[in-house]
Amino acid sequence: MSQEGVGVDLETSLGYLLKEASSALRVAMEEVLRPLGMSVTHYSCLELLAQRPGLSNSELARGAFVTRQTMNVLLQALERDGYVTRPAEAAVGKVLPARLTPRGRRSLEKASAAVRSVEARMLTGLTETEQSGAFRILQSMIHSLRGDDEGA
Amino acid sequence: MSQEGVGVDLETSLGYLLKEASSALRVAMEEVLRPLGMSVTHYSCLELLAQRPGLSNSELARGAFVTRQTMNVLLQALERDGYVTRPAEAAVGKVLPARLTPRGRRSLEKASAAVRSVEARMLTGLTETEQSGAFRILQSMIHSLRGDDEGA
DNA sequence: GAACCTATGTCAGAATGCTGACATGAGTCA
DNA sequence: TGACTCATGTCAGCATTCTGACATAGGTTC
Repeated sequence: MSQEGVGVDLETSLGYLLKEASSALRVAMEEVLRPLGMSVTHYSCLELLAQRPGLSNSELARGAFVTRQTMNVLLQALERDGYVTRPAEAAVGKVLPARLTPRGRRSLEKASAAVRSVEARMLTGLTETEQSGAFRILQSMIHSLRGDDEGA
Repeated sequence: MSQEGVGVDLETSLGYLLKEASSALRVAMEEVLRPLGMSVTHYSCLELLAQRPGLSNSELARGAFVTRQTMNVLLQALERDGYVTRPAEAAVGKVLPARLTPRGRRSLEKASAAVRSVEARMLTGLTETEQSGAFRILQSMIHSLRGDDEGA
C-alpha cells in the first residue's frame, strides 16, 4: 500500500486486473481460434451477425469494439471469401445490412463451440451468485467509465 | 437461422462483458493520456518501472501484456527520448535492467494522476465489498483461463 | 566438458487497427 | 425549400503490435 500519491498500485489495482483478465481471455480465444484460421475480431463479427442478422458495418464495429474503418476492411474480406453477403446498393440511405452465408454459418459453428468452451473454463470455480455479481459489477464499471450517469 | 441456444449469447456472456469493460477502460485511459502525448502501453511501461525499478525488457513486456518485441520497440523510443536508461552492456547474462530518468519520473506523475482518476471513476457506485469481490472473481477467471489449476 | 533446453535482446517483415478525410443520405429546424 | 447536423460507407496513410528468425548467455544433465 505504498501508493501515497505515488502512483497506481499494480498489485491492488482493479483496472490492471481487468486488463490482465481481458488479456488472458484474448490469448485463450486466439489459442482455440487459430486452428480454425480465425481471429478474435473475425469471430466476433460472425457471432454478431448470427445473433443479429442484418447489422450494418458501423453497428458491427460498435459491437466488436473496433472502428468502423477496421470493420469495413474485415467485412470486405469476409464478403470476398463468401462468409458474408451485403446488397450492392442500400435499400434506404447508405446502410448496407450484412448477413451470414451458409458457408459463414458453418464456419461459425465450430468457432462458437470453441469459444463457449473457453468461457466455460473461465467460469469454473465460480458460483452462480458470483457470476451474476460479476455481471452486475462489470456493467456498473462500464456505465461509470462512459459517464452515462451524467444526465440521467 | 437455427442459432437458438447454439451460440454464445452476447447479452448474457461474461466474456463479452469483460471485453466491453476492458474496451471502455482503454478508451477512457486513452482519452486522458492523449493530451499528455502518451499511449496506454507507453504509460504502462513507465508505471511498471516506477514501481519495480530495474525490470528487463522481457519482464516489462509480460507486465504490460505485449510481446517482448513490441516492448523493445517502445523501450528504444523511450530511451531515445530520455525517459528511460539502460546500461550499454549487461552486468550478467543478456538482461538489461531499465530505469526511469528524472524526466521519465516527471512525465509519469501527471499521467499516473490522470489514470488514477479514471480508475476512481470506474469504481464509483461500488461498495468496498463489491470491489474486493470483483478482485477475487477476476483473479479466479485469470487463474482458470491460464490453466494454473493443473498441477496445483 | 559437451549436448541440450530455456530465456533474453534484437532485427525484419507482415498483420492489424487507428486517425484523417471525403462524399452521401437522412433527419431537424427555420 | 435551404442550411445545418449527424451517421454512414469507404479510401488512404500511419501507428502499433504481432510472428518469425537469429545469436547469445545461463542453467541443467550426462
